[in-house]
Amino acid sequence: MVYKSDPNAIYSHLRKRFGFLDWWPGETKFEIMVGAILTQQTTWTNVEKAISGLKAAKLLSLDKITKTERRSLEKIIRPSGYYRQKAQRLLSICKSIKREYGTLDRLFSLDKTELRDALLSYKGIGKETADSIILYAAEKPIFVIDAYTKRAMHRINPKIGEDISYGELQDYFEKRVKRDLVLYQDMHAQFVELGKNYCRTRPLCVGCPLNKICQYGSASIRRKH
DNA sequence: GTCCAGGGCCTAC
DNA sequence: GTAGGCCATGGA
Repeated sequence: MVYKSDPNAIYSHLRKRFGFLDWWPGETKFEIMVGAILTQQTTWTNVEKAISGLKAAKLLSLDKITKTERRSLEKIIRPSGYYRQKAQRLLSICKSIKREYGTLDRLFSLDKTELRDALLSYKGIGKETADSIILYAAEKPIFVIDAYTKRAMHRINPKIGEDISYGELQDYFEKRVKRDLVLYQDMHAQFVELGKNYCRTRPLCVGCPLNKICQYGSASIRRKH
């Protein structure tokens, strides 16, 4: 059995179903960065509530947020979960950026590798969050891996273990997909859209756009998973 | 009531 | 370098 796990083929199936996803709504780079941190292990609808709160309080800028008390920040971002951790980390990240770079644009003007190292040095930003910020806020092409992408790739090609490391799967994509900002942005978005609707632990693969290429999706098997 | 979400950090081995 | 515990709200 040859598994059709070429990312470009997968993307073509997803794109056909979901259309181009104008993803990661955010009016500013700062808002996108904050969203990337708040959405860790959290649904986007909950993040939206927190972002709305920040907007209402006019705190959605590096300068404003660094002048905010931790307790009042906690209160505003509460709906996004882990709110004590996130408030503390968000504050410390913003203060560090301001101290070390002055503005977000200065930070984002670093080249991709330096920017990634800088982001990873902050407590509260791991690989996925760093790469999301680079891809959607700084707008530099880097492939974002998340739990949905791992799970989907494993199901499409069992040779790709569920325990594959972040870097390994990222290399897998970057070696095979043309290095293009909008393509990278949309491809990650498509995997998330897939993950939210199909390919979860329980819901079904009936109707999944990847049925033709997924090991669980062939017509003879077509079952819940 | 139970499960889980667009992770990451810390600690122990 | 990795498995397990922890962080927490809100929707299905």
